[in-house]
Amino acid sequence: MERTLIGDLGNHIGKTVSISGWVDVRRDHGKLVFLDIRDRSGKVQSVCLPNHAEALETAQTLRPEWVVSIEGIVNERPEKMRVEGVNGNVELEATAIAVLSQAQELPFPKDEKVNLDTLLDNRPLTLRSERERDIFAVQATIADAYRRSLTKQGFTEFQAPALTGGDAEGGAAVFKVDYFYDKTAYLATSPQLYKQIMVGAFERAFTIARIFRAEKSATTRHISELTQMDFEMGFIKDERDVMETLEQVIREVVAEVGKTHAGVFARLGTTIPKLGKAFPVLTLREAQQILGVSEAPDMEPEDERRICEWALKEHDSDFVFITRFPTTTRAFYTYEDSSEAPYSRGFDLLFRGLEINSGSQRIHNYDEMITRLETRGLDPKKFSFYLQAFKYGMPPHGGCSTGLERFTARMLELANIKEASAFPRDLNRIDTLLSVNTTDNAE
RNA sequence: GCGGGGGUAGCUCAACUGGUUAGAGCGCCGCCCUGUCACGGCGGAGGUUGCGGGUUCAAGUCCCGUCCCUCGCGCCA
Repeated sequence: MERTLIGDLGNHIGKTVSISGWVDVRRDHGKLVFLDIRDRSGKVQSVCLPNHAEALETAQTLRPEWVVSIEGIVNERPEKMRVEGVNGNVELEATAIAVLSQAQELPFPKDEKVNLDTLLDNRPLTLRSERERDIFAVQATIADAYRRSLTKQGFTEFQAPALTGGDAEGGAAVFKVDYFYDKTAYLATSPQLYKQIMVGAFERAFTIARIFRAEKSATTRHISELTQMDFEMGFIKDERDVMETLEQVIREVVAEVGKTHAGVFARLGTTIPKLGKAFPVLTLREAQQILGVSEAPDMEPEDERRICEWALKEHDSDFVFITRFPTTTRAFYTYEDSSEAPYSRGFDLLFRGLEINSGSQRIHNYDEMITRLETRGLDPKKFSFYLQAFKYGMPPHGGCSTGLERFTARMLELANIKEASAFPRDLNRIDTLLSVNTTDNAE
C-alpha cells in the first residue's frame, strides 16, 4: 500500500492507510498498546488492540526509534480522548506492523534535556529531538530567506573556494593543509576577496560559504568551522547603502522564520525578534557615551550586551548598528574618507547582545589599495590575484558578512553557538576523534 | 593563553566540617495492567566516584600532577 504522510492523516478519516516512521514512545497496557509514530510531517498515536493479535504482538516488542510501517484504519478519537495539536483528534488503529529497522537501547530518552557535551557527543540521536529539529529547520529557513531576498534584489549567488593559497592577510589564525607538490594551502577564513572580485563580474554578488578559524577560542560565540552569508554590491554612495540592504534582508528573514515556524519560539521559550521602525544606528562614540564607558577603539562583549538592551528599550529593536570604528581596527580594504579620518566606513550589526554581522564600504581605487596594503605591512605582490579586480576597474562598493550560526543562536536565544551548529568543530570536538573513545573501535 | 565552576550509575543530579554496605529521579530488566498520551503498579539489576600519585587509622570529600567539560575574559578579515 502506498505511504500516507502522518501530517496528512486528518484527510483520511475512516480509510485504511499505511504510514512509515519512527517509534517515539510505546505505552504498553498489556492487551492494549499505544505507539506514538513520527515521520517528517508530524506525529500520530497508533492503537494496537487484541482484535489484530499479530499487530499487538509486534507492538509489544517495539522500542523507541525502531523504524516501522503500520497499516491501519484512521479513526476519529473518542470525544474525551482528544488532545491538542496536529492529529489530536485522530488515531491509527493498527492492523499490521512491519519492522523496517530495530534500534539499540537509547543512552537517554530522545527529548530529555541533557548537558551540551552529551548533546553534541550523541548528535545522530539528539538531532532527532523536537528541539534540535526546530533549531535546524529554522536555520534552513534563515539561509533560504537570505538567499531569496538577495536574489530578488538583483544579486547573483556564487561559490567561494574553501582552499586558498596563502594567509598573507594576517590577522585570523588559519588551518594549514598539505597541497600538491609540497605546497601549503590554507582553509579560507572568509570569502571576502573572492566576493569583491565578483563585484567586477556581477556588480551584486553573494555567497553562503563554509569558513574556518583556527583561533583557540573557548567561548559561547566561537566555533572553528562556520557558515558565513556574505554579499557585496557595487555603485554605492557609502556604507549606508549596504546597511539598508542588510536591514531589508534581515527583515525578510525574520518575517519568513516567523511565518514558517510560528510554534518554535514558544517551544524554545523565546519570542520572535523585535524589528522596531528602523534599526537604530549609533557611532562607536555615541554608543560609548550612552553606556558611559571610555573611548576604546572597539566594544567589549559586555558593552555589546548593554547597548542592545538600550536599543530594545529605546527603539523596540533587537538589532542595532554601530558605525565609525577607527580605521586601524578594521580590515585593510576598509574605505576611509579623508574628511572622516581616523574613522572609516565600517559597521557592525548587533543582535540580542552579539555581533552577528560586520561590513563596510571598501577601497575601490587600485593605487589607494596598494598604499593601504603597504601601510599595513602587507606585501601587494602576495595579493596580485585579488588586485587584478582593482587594476581593471572597480566601482565604489561595499558589503557585509553575517554569521549563520550566531544569527540562529540569537534568533532562538540559544545559550551557546554550538547548539546552532549540527556538527560543531571546536578545540577538541571533531567526530573522528570522538569515535576513538567509543567501544566500537576498541579492538 | 588567563580566571571561576565542574567531572559520582546509561542520562540528570545528591552525599554536612574526611567516618558503616555511595543515594534519588528517569532509563534498563522481570511480572501485572483495555484508553494512555512523560501511562500506571509491584519487584530487580546496575558504580574501580575522569586518570595517576600523595597525606591519613580512614579519601567521592584534603594535597600535587594530568586529561576533559563548562562559563567569563583574551584571541578573533
